[in-house]
Amino acid sequence: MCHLCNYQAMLASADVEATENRLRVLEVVGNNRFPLSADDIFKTLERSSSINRVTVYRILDLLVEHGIAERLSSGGRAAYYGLAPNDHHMPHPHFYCKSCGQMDCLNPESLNVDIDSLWKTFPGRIDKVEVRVDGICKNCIKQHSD
Amino acid sequence: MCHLCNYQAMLASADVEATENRLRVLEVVGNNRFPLSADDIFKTLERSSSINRVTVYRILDLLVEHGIAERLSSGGRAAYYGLAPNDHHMPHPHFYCKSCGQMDCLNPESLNVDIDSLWKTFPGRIDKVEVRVDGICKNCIKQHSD
DNA sequence: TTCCATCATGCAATATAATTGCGTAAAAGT
DNA sequence: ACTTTTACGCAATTATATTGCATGATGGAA
Repeated sequence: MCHLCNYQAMLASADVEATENRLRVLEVVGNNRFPLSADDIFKTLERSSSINRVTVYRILDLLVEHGIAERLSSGGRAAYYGLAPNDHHMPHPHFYCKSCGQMDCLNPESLNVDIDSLWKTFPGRIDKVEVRVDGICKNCIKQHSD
Repeated sequence: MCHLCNYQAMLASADVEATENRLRVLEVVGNNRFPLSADDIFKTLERSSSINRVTVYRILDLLVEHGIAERLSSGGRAAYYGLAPNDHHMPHPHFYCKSCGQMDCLNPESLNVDIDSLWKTFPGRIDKVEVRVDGICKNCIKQHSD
């Protein structure tokens, strides 16, 4: 578990009541090293105890709305979820392996994006900037060459 | 139409036979100022003469595979399609308005992304870097305030 | 405590986007 | 002319996500 994250507190400070299910979803999202799909999260939760898939979707929507979680588009069909950027989680780009479908986090510094000029000149409202690198991860490259 | 693009030639140089349908799809994609969803493309084509939705999907897949078109993930569910970067089309970020669902092209310079260091150090294969800005476009902001 | 209101959840149905299987017709090669 | 390959259409199916409605839990007011 991320020792810097207190999930109870995160929910509280976002004014979201901390139900059992919400905590469970948030823990799965937050404790994972890389973003997960709704299905990943559902399957993980189901193992420990029953939950409805729709509940997972609804909780993920709620967490995203309240800025606790972040929804990331992948190169594939499903959305992926991770903790939203906050004091100890810098915004960072992601890598999507189109072979195994795994999404990975890249270092915040690995890819330098300068958004300042856009922020100043853009005539609409900017909510977020998403940077995704697509390709094949080293594991999949290895397997293909075996 | 983009006067620099010869769609026949683009297909030929990618070794894709230029059928009527492929040309029609590519024209719609290429002549548009901003990326379109498969559904947008289908509806546009249907107006002029009949085509099957599946054919549109298949042609889009083909164009993407052959590097003629580019598939962009949006903040929503559907993928969007534009011309792939080439000699007269620099890679550039996009803006997705979560209110009207329109995807817009931003200037290549509007957002400076430095991928060189990642390219050098990343242990897998990198195919593309996608940068998407999400928010609300100026038109939608205006309407909401009316 | 009892009543009421609010809200979280489950379940079934539905929506949306994309894909697959299969048949046919057109095109290309022999 | 015959065969092979390819493009396309249509129907069915899959994957992902959302909606509507019912129920049960929770918390406050009387």
